[in-house]
Formats: sequence, C-alpha cells, structure tokens
Amino acid sequence: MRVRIAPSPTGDPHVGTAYIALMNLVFARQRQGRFVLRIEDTDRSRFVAASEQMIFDALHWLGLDWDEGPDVGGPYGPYRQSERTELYRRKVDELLAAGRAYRCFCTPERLEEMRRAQMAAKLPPRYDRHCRGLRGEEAQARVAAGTPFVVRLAVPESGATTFRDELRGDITFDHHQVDDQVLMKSDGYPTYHLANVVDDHEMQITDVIRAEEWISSTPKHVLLYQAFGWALPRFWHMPLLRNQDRSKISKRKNPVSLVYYRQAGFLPEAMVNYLGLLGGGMPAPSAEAKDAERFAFAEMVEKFQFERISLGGPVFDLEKLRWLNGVYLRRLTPEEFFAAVRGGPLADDYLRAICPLAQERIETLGQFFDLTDFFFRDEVLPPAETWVPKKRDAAAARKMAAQIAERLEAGDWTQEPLDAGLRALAAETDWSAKEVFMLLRAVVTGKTASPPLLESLVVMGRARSLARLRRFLDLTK
RNA sequence: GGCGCCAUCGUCUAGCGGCCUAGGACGUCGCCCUCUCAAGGCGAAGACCGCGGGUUCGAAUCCCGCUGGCGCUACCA
Repeated sequence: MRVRIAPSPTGDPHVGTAYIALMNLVFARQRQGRFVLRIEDTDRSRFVAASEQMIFDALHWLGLDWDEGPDVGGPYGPYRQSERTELYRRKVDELLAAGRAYRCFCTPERLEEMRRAQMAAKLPPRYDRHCRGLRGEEAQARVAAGTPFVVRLAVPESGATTFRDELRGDITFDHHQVDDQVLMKSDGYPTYHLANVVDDHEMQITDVIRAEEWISSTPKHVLLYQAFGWALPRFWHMPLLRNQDRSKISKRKNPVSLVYYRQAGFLPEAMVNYLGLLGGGMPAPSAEAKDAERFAFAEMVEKFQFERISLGGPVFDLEKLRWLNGVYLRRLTPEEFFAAVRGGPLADDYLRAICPLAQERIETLGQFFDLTDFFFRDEVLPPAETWVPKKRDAAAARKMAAQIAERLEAGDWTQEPLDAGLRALAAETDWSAKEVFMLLRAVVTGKTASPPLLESLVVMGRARSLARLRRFLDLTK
C-alpha cells in the first residue's frame, strides 16, 4: 500500500494540504503502507521559491512526516516534478506515437476567441479539436519551423469513462463532456494531469487520496492510465473544507495558512485532532465517553474508518478549533505549558526580530510589552478615532483597508515591495501615503504610535498580518 | 449554461428500516462555584431529518423527481 500527497509550492502551506496529508498518513499507518511527499512544481508562473521549505516545516510541525520525499529521498525519486521533465517528455512521445495524444498549435488568442464565441452561443467552453486532424508530416513541419505547441489528450469521440470512487461508488462521465486536456505546455513542462498520472504510476501509488475537486478530472486520468496500459489506483475523494458560507475554503474568508496557525499559537496536536474531527471517520462517541472528540494521531490510526466519512463538505469552524486548542493547552503540565509559551509567542527568533524595533523607543524594560503588545496579541481592535482619518468617514476607511488587504495578498513580504505596494495604492487613490500608513498602523497595532510599520509587518509575517486585517474588516462590517 | 458530487440542530457530527417523542460536541442562554475573568458542574433553547412522490405493516435511514449548495468547466494545481 502506497499513498502520497502532492502539494504545489505556490505560496503558504495550506490547511487543506494538512487535512489531506493527515488522511493519507492515517491510511498508510493503518495498512503498513508508505507515505510519499511529492512536490508538484510544474507551474513556473506560480512557483514561489520559499514555499517548498515552508511546506516541509509546516507538515513536520504537525507531525505528519513522510517516508519518501525530496528531502529524505527514497527508491522512486526524484520527488520533485521539475526534476522529472525528461520522463514526462518520453511518456508524451509514447502517447503521440500511439495516437492517444496530438500536438496543438493553436495560439492562446485563438483559444480565447473560441471560448468567447462558445460562451456567447451558450455552449460549454471546450477545445474544438482544430489541430486533432493534423497529418503527421504537417505537424512535423510546424515543429521544425519552431511553431510553439502544446500536446493534448485525444479523448475518444464517443462512449464514456466510468471509475470507482471508494467513498461514492461508480461515477460516469460521457466523453462528450471531457475536454482534450493539455498534457504538456508549450514551455515543455507537463500539466498536473500528465505528471500526476505518470508519477503515481512510477512511484507505485496504490491509493490516490485527494480532495473532491479532482473528481471531474479523474476521467482524464483514467484515460491516461488506459492509454499507457497501466493498472488504475484506487481513488478516494475527500470532502472539501468550506468557509462559513460553504464555498471552498479560501484565504479571503478564513485563515488558511498553516504558518498563521503556528504563529497564532495553536498546538499541532490540537490542529491534527480538529482536522481528524472534520468529515467524521471516528467511531460514534458513546454516552459515557464525554471527551470522545479528543484523540491523538495514534488513536486515529487505531479507530479511523474511511468508510464512515460523511461526504458533505465540512465548514472549517475556527471557534471549535479554538476551544479544542484550549482543551489541549489546559491539559499541559506547568512545565509543558512554559515550554509551549517559550517556543511560541516568546520563541527566540521571534523575540530577536522584535527587539531591535523596541530598543531605541523605550526607557525601561517594563515598557517593552506596552510598545510591542500587538506582536503577541490577536485581539487588536483600534477605536474608530484612531483609524478614521480626519475629513474622511469610517466607510471610506474600511474600503481603503479592504484595498490594502487585497494589495498585500500578492508580492513578497519584505519591506521594499510592501512599501512600494502601499505607496502605489495611495497614488492610485485620493489618499495620501501618510493616511494609508496610519490606517494600516491602527489596524495592525491597535494604536497610533508604534514601532516602524513596515518592519513590524515583516516580523509579524504575512499570514498573521493579513488575518488581522481581515478580522478588522469583519468586526467593522 | 454543461457535467459531476453532496444534502440531520447556526456549526462539526451520531444514526446505516422499528430501540428516534432524532443522541453527542462547539457556539448561544440560564443557574451553581467564585474577589474578576476563565475553567469546571448543572440545565435550557435549538433539526416538522431540504421539498414532493413512491417502496414497506413501518423510513432520517431504500428508490425516483424537484430544489438548494458546492466543485470542475485554464498552456493552475
């Protein structure tokens, strides 16, 4: 039995990744299987260099350790897709030779226009197979001429693909509904669909446990397995974590970064416990067992049943997570609690980063926390008079705060880009840079006087800073 | 729009044809404890099991339709 998680290094490690990782790990440990970590870094445009290490750190923090992966190696490496491009190229050639895939020379412009026309005609947007009939020689000629191309899957013109989802039973997709998916991009990198199938096969993955959002692309994957003549893995599609409004969980509506949860002082055991609670899976709590909802990873391995999972997507309830974390905190011994505080809010590297910001601004050490309290507190809410600039109203300030949040989502979290982003925002509006900075300072620190704003933001980190902004927007709604 | 998945208290869930006048947990409210706040104890409100048809002696549980929610519909994963 072999399972895997395949995160993409495109940003902060995601709580959904942790959820799927937990499910995979429990599955593997229950069946003496191996748990593989594979980095799916085939999208160059969204690649974030620091992200991979952050994913490693976050998963290790949660204790969700893998048996094989880019950092620990293993018999099926390399475990980073960008290091396997040669393999994908070979496999694509096989598909091409067998007529199961074809080269497509359509320009992005043509594709876009085609989609527009289809939308206008109220037709489902799908590739019109313009290049599918291209003769071998003609295609060769265009390749020789240096025309950029992608490789698409040749989906059968008729029929249907049925596959078994272990939690839902058979699922059927008519081939008319399946697009001729791009397998290899014009930059020579594979898309998820190709790389994922090739790697799952090469790495001998027996059970694909992933999020529900993949159900509709599974027929493409099945078609690929068949084209290669490979045996199918079992598919387990887990319910999708949701926001309060039931949409797919997103950073706009929830703290979604594992960095945030760590930084905000959640204990990894509580986090894992809470994730294990979502979607069911654990046996029904008996009337006597009052604290049946509290369990450790080992207990999950012992009792979790995948067949029990309820398929309705669970709302990620921060309130309940907080309560559970409180339960865990209270159960620590005094010594453990002390260690937790020292390793969390008072962690050396965090304190060390904060100290220079305070040193020249205080006269006694006693003032240290008066000045820097916002680094350690979550519930910062400035009184209106501090965040509404003179001559403006609360609605306008709120709107600006929302724009700031949006602006800060993207870009590196270092002083220069933060500064540039905020100043650019001011320039685009009738706000002065000073007003923008003051508003953000009030929101983040809760006061009008603080250590330097930008430096403080950098120390506090993106996830926590943005969480604070979103909380502000929430509370002033 | 097309296709697919899903559907029990506000939220997470138990329930897998009779044990259900639907159980537990979070949250909410009240009482107790108490110098405050928590924690803890006790209790309450909260779900006509989305709606409508079947099947059955009997349905939250099985079937069909509807509605609703969500996902996918990219040279992103």
